[in-house]
Amino acid sequence: MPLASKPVGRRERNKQLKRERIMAAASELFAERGVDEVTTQEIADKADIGAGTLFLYAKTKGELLLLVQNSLYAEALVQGKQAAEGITDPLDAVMAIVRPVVECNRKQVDNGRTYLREIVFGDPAEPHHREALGLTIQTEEAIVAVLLRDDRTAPDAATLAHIVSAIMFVAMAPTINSANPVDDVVQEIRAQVRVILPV
Amino acid sequence: MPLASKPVGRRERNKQLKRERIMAAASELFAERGVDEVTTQEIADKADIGAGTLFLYAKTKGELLLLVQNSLYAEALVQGKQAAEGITDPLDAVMAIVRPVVECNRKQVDNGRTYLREIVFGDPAEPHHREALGLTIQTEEAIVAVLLRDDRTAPDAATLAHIVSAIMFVAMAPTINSANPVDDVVQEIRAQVRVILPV
DNA sequence: GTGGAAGAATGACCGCGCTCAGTACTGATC
DNA sequence: GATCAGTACTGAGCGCGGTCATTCTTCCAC
Repeated sequence: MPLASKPVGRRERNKQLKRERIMAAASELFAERGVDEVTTQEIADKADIGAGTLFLYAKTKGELLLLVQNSLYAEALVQGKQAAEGITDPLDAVMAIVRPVVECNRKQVDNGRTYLREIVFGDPAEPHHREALGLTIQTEEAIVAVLLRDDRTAPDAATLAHIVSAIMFVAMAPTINSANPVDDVVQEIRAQVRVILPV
Repeated sequence: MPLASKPVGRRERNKQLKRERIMAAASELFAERGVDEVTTQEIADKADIGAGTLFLYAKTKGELLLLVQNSLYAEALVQGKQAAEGITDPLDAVMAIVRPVVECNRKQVDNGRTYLREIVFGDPAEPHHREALGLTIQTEEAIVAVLLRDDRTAPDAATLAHIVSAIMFVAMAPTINSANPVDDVVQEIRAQVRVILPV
């Protein structure tokens, strides 16, 4: 047996395994049937744990969704940042960041919308929520980076980025827009962003 | 007995009375203790109707809140429109419309935030929801009216007004901002609106 | 090994919003 | 009045997310 550099006992290992099983179970069930059509009991069963145990790992069902969706969002963000690098026009560059986020959010509309709801109305003290907030901040920072290239937008870059966030939210979240395809949503956002960037 | 121009029977009258009792009961209880701390059972009891009857008059608890808050919102909107009339500076005029809405929304923070959540994520087919959407549209129209006075903002007035809506929502709704006093929220909105109005 | 403190897991249970099969009421028709 | 179709009302009950007293597990001290 190699030197045990860390005191990782059975206990810690089991917890980690459970965490993974929960994540996997929730991830699959949510993707298959949507967050509203899945009960926490089903998730617990699929993860092979008791109903109450689930809530030791995520305080609410919403937190569970945040856990799952955060990783998708993180990927989309990386993708968007890369895409924006090669684009000089500010509007196009901003939209290069926006598009993957919208796409990822619309992969399963109900989950995406519930995710947004959870971010805005959930408990910011919860760990997965904090992570989600971190991602939105990073998104705004990516937009700021783009805007800073341009002297005209530079002074208000942070404020503008925050406004873009708001525009995105109100384009994606409402029930009224839930049937809109990705391209329509992106177009709606673009039309608004265009207006707030100086000519 | 004066001529009975309308066939208003006991039935119709009773329904109307119940509607009023429900509205009054929900209104009081929500204002006193906040929507989350009131059960539908309590509202039904206070309105002196069966628990199930309540849902013949409002399909969900959320609809009940919309019913109550809509009338407050409507008042705030009228007030804001009037205030904006006497103000020439576009930014100040827009903010004159915004402020009463924020004030009314913050009268009871939890109710206000839940109201916003319901507007965005609720069922737009429900009658009280439609009314709420109508009010947000009217708010945007009031802002449009202000922007149309200025030739520089006129072409994009509708889009700009929609963006102001989004800014307002993201300033008022998030849990993170729920402790902010009215003035802070208004200031936060102003700072953003300032940036999107041409200089 | 043995004892026992600390922590993790459990599932019966609770309170909630909401439903629906059954009941009561209304008012038109004779 | 009596009959009856249509409508409104009711409250027991359901399914859900979430809790908590209890049980089980780990691991350290000796």
